[in-house]
Amino acid sequence: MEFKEAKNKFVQTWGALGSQWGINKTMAQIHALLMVSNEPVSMEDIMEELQISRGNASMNLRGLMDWGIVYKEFKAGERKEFFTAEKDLDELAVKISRERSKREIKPTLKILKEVSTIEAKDSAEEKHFVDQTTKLYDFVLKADNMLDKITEFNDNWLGKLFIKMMK
Amino acid sequence: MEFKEAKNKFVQTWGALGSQWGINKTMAQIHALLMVSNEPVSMEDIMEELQISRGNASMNLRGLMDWGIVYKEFKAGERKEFFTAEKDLDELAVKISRERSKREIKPTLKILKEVSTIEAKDSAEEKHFVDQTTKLYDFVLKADNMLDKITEFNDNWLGKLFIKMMK
DNA sequence: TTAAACTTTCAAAAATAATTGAAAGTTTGT
DNA sequence: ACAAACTTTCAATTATTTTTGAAAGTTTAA
Repeated sequence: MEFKEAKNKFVQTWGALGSQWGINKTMAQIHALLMVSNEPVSMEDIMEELQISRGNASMNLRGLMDWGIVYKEFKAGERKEFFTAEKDLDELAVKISRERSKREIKPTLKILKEVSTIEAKDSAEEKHFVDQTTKLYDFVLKADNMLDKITEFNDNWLGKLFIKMMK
Repeated sequence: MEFKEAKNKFVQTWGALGSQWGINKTMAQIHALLMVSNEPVSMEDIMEELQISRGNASMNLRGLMDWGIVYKEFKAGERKEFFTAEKDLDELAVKISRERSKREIKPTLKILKEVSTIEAKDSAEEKHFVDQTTKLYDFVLKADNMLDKITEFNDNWLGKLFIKMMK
């Protein structure tokens, strides 16, 4: 396999994976492209490589920057903007974890708290509901706290998590 | 908040969350409904509660069974089928992890292996590509192995993971 | 201050995904 | 073997999401 083919395959694969995780295909593809580029890429180049419109590129780049995993760069003497991706994978994982926690897990916990604390009356049905949503709340909370812990460290985080938890 | 309202809120929330994770809304809603039901639910009841068509219910139930997190049940004397969800949350997490690994991570690893082992010539661009995709491969592999480990156990898995890894 | 070079926005269009419902399929009891 | 009771399938429809492209906005240099 030659370079161009490999790069394309990687970008396509990463894009397809993105869809399965609720991230739109183009956004994931742009991210993939930037991840494997050794130098900052202009919007023009992104449009060209992925065959997408200017508006599309602009919006998805903004999305990636909101996630904190793509940065704007400026080149001396150049007026246009360039973009780079976070390339450190531990850092990438940390950013994604933090953001998903903030956007999805925290709001879900809030709702779970609400619904699990209703007055449970006497019916088995209602008791089961309260019981199950309470368990769910505890489970999600535990999982989220673990993510928090993980993101406190940067490399070899599992090892360090160990130590932290043994205290 | 009264029971019916709480139940509805939970089902809606779980459904919305599903979309963000690449699972379709109805599938997540059915799952939510079954999770908090203390007894098996018929297709008829699911259709009624979620206001969806028979075809929709049928297809999404099948999807949930493919994930291994919803089961068919038969009631004595009843011709029709009933459904229940896996309610043990550790077990649920294990099932989802295994399935995502099989469906998404393993195929991705295969591609990452392929693209990271191209002949890297001498350009900095190609070298960076190989370097970055190799790191990605290692990272994803490590993450997947961790999931594997986690799924070997059933409850208190984090504690047991500890023990296993200390050996 | 003007205009060139660039980016963002957003309504409309296109693409994709989910849903319906009725016909076809299956199973069970008589 | 029949038919009642149920489930599955899938082409057509509907809903949702993504993409486009041109107008509006912004920044910089002269």
